[in-house]
Amino acid sequence: MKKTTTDTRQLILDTALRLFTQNGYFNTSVHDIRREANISIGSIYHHFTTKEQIAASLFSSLTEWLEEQILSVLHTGGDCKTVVKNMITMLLTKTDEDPVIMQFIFYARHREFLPDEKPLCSSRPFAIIQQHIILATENGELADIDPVVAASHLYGSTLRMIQLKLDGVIEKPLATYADDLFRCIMFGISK
Amino acid sequence: MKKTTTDTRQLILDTALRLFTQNGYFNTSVHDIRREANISIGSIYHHFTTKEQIAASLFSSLTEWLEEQILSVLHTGGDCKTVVKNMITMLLTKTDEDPVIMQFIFYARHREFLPDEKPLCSSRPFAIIQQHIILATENGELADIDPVVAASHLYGSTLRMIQLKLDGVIEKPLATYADDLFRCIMFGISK
DNA sequence: GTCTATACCTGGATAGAC
DNA sequence: GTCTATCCAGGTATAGAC
Repeated sequence: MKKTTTDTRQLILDTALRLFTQNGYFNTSVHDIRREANISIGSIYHHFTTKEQIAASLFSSLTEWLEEQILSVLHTGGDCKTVVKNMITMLLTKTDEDPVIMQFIFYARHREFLPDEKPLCSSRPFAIIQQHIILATENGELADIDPVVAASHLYGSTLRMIQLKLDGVIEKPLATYADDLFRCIMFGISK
Repeated sequence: MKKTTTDTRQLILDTALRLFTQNGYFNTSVHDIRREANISIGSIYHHFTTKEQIAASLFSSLTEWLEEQILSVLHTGGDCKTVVKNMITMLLTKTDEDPVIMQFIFYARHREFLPDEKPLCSSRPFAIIQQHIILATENGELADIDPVVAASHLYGSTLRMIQLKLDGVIEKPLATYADDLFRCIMFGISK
C-alpha cells in the first residue's frame, strides 16, 4: 500500500493540470504548484525531474484517456452516422463534465512547452478518427470527398463549439446542442 | 520623411510576429528579437515599453486587418450563401498567402500573454460574423437553428482546416478545398 | 534614435538535513 | 519521501554614452 507515493504524485499532476489550463504553462511556476498543492519544492522534484516532465506526463495520460473514449465509441458499433453522432455527443459531454481536461488536450499549445511531442493532429486519437472516416467513405457511407475535408467537416464544428464553451461564450451545457449540430453536419444548413 | 522611426518599429513588429508564431511568445526573448532584427535591445525598448506591448500592438493591428477583410467580403453583397462562400474562400486564401498572420490571430493563446485583451471570440471580427448569421436566419436564408450552432457549423470546419494547414498536416493550398468544403456545409455529407 | 553594459529578479533546479 | 535553504541561468528592463 504505497499510499503516499501515488497520492503525492497524483496531487502534483492534478494541481499542475488545473494551473496549466487556468493560467497557461509558462505563467505557472513550480513554486505556484508547490503553494497550491501544499507540498514542498523538493517533493515535486522527487517525483518529476523537470517541470516539462510534469506536462509531458499529463499529455500522455490524457491523450491515452481520449483514445480510450474514442475506441469505446467505435466499439459500440453501428453505421458511420451512428458512430459520428455518438462521437460528437461524447466529445460535448466530456467537455461539460471535465472542461479542464478537454482544454488541456485540445487547446493548450503543446508544441510550445513540449517540443519533443508530436502535434495532437498526428497522434493516435486523431489517426483513429481519420481511419474511420476513410473506411466509411470507401464503404459508400459518406459522400465521396477528400478525407481531410470530411474529417474537418465532421468534427470541426464540434471542436469549435468546445472552444466557444471553454472560452465562456457558450453557457448552456454543450450536450444540449448535439442533435442540432449533427443534423447540420449530415444534411447541411441550406434552406 | 521620418524614415528610420517607422522602419525600425515595423522591423521589430515583423520580426516579433515571425518569432512569436514560430516558437511561441514565451520561447521568444527580447534578445532573440534583437538578434534576428539586427538591432539593439535599447532600440527595441525605445519603440516599445515592454515585450508585452509588442504583442499587444500586433494583436490590435492584425485584428483590425482581419476585420477589414471580413467587412470587404460582406460589402461585395449577395445572398447569405454567396457571402459565406466568399468568406470561406477569403479565409483559406489568406492562410495560403500569410500563414504567419493567420496563426497569430487564430491560434496564439493571447490570453496567456495578453491578460488584458478580450478573447478573440468576443472581438469585433467575431461579432460581425455572428451578426450576419443572425440576420440571415431571420430572413429565412438559413435553416432556423441556434445562431451559435450555425456559426460553429458555417465556420468551424474552415477554422479546423486552417489549423491542419498551419500544423503541417495539409500540404496542398487550402483554397483547393473551398468548393468541397462549401458543399459539405450547405448540403451535408450524408449519402 | 541607436548603441553597450549592466542591474535586477524570477523561476527552474539542486543540496543535504530529517 | 518530504522538507528548507540556496544556487544560478536567463530574461526583462534601465542607464547613460554617442
